[in-house]
Amino acid sequence: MAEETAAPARTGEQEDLSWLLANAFRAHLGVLRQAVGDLPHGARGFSALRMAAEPVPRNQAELAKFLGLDRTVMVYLVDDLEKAGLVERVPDPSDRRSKLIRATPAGVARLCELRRATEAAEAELLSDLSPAEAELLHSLLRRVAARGARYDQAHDCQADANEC
Amino acid sequence: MAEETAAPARTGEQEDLSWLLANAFRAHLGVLRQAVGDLPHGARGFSALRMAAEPVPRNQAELAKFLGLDRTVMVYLVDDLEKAGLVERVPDPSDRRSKLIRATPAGVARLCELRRATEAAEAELLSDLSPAEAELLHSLLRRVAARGARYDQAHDCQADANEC
DNA sequence: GACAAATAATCTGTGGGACAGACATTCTTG
DNA sequence: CAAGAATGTCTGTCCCACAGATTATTTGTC
Repeated sequence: MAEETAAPARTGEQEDLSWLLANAFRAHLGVLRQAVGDLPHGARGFSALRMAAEPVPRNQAELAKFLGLDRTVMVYLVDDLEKAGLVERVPDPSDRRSKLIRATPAGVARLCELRRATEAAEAELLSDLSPAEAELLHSLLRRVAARGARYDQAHDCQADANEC
Repeated sequence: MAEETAAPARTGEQEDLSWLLANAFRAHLGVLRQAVGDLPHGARGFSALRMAAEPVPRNQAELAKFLGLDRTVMVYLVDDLEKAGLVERVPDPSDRRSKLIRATPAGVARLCELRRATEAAEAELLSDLSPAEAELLHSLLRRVAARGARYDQAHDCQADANEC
């Protein structure tokens, strides 16, 4: 396989922003997926579970918008999480159409474990950065994501994150 | 649709690294996809085309590894790019198994246009950042991606970027 | 209050892409 | 030279995302 380190043949500085974002994302997804283990929908299920454990519960539409998913996808996502006993659909008292997604006690407990595992994994991924640098990365990404969000709501381009 | 700006209801600071990476990536992918227009495989085709236009051509296996794709996916990716007349499969003189992927003159021309569009789109996405901050983001991401790459080659976890 | 339009959740069907596995060809290593 | 590995390709399968229609409920308008 030749040594990657010795003769990488200079990829010609192709490590531009698109490649870096994709690979940083992929790397994070990799460690995250390993950390969550057999959770119903992997990293995505983890995100949903976290939302469900927040003090103010949301309905599926809000969850879908936040996670960047199609509404129809939320159905079986919540289905499987519910089947696993981690979340439950609670009828919204103020709107009988919508169902609030709320974590069950078992879900909260599971989330607690998962947080430990994922935070450890994330810390390891960021171990080359100082805490200050990690915080800096955080804030820079936030500003990029914030600008990106504006595009989404303008012409709701549904980037499905499927293309590299 | 209610005003997003007025009452976002405080998402509870869920904007952690996983969400930020996913959304920054998605945002970038969104503008990129719009910029590349009808290129055969969208942003992915763009990345492949760029690799093909480098001075030293690579074979499909190397491209696949760099882009984080399965080998079998490269087949129809290059197929479609070749059908569009943008790249060509050149037999490797030093290894008759492998075929080097090289951009045709038409591919180079097309890439030149695409670069203008994508760089403009990317600049707009980063317009809230100063040039120095953009460079900083670049280098921080590089260090994260570099660490992530080490995991990949350790236990080649094939994060497919499909989960949010 | 009655009606139309909009919204939340769901179900169905369809298409496409990712992945495993097998195969032919060629290189490498013993 | 023989055995194993690597490259590119093909086949088949499976899962997932998306469009469209449906039901129930809310909101807006007159």
